[in-house]
Amino acid sequence: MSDEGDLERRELALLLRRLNVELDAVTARFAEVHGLNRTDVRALVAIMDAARRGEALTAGRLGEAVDLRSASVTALVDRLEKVGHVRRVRDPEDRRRVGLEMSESAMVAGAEHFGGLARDLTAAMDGYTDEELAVVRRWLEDMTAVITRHNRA
Amino acid sequence: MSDEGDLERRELALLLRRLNVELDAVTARFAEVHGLNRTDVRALVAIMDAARRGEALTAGRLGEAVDLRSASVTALVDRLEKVGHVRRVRDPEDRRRVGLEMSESAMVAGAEHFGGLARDLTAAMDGYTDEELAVVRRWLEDMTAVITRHNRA
DNA sequence: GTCGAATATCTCGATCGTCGAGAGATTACC
DNA sequence: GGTAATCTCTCGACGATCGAGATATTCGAC
Repeated sequence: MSDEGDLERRELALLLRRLNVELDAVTARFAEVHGLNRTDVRALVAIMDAARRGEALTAGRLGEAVDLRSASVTALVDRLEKVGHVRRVRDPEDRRRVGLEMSESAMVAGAEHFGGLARDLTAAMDGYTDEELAVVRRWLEDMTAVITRHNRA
Repeated sequence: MSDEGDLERRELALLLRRLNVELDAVTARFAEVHGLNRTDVRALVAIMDAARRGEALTAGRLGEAVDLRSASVTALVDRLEKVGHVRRVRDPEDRRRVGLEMSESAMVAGAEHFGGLARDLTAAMDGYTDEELAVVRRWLEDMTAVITRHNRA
């Protein structure tokens, strides 16, 4: 491998890091606009993702998703419920469980912000051939695998 | 554009998001291993980046880098200094300013964790031709531009 | 069916990170 | 020299998170 090639590889790693910073800013911006903190946004995203999969997240599952203890989840859901973003729904099958349902307004706000970004991203990929996108996909999967392994080890 | 192509583009956006999550976990892991919180790690990274550029960050500049008010920066530097990761060095040119210098041990720990990841990432790019990496670079720059614009607007 | 263990959530008190307001020290400008 | 601007720090308050334990519900063994 050439020295130039190695330099290019390092630059790609730096580009990836810069992209990561900008992606974090997406969350931060949504939080600021809607008067939420970072955890609240992560929770809403987790609930929205689950809803898209057809599941209704319980308080406990949400805690696992955002890595919080039960006491913090209670406070978290209290905050989100107070501003009307989620509803607590006791599960009739198992009345210990509390299901979480996003309000219509929160769904709309989330779809507007994150869905809008997703639309812009896919649109920006129009200038790429299928072959090029296949290369990008392979690269993304490879990098993700390396990072995941790094986190586990 | 074909429907399959559009689906592929959406999947790439999801892959990017997944990669973002794993990259965040890198920071979280370093924090956990070294008994720091997220902000502390971001601060150390900012100081290390500045050092690599040959600058010594002041308390104020660090606050801008990690988006904290002066009161929080004081507390932040107190924490880092207490565990021996940074030193306060009064600037002899302008004695209002406080320069921040990373300790040798902190530099080593950071290089080990983040440098090790960077090494693995670049190594994983060995299986790519220069042309393929050029495509990846273009894609990363395009996506970053879209996200940055999204954050500004 | 009943009783104890397991599960799911909540309450309470404590801790820590962040902030606004303002003080203290130093430098820049006129 | 005196005043405004700059940089950092102190103080008191607030909010997010946690551990420990309380409460309610379900499951399993008998």
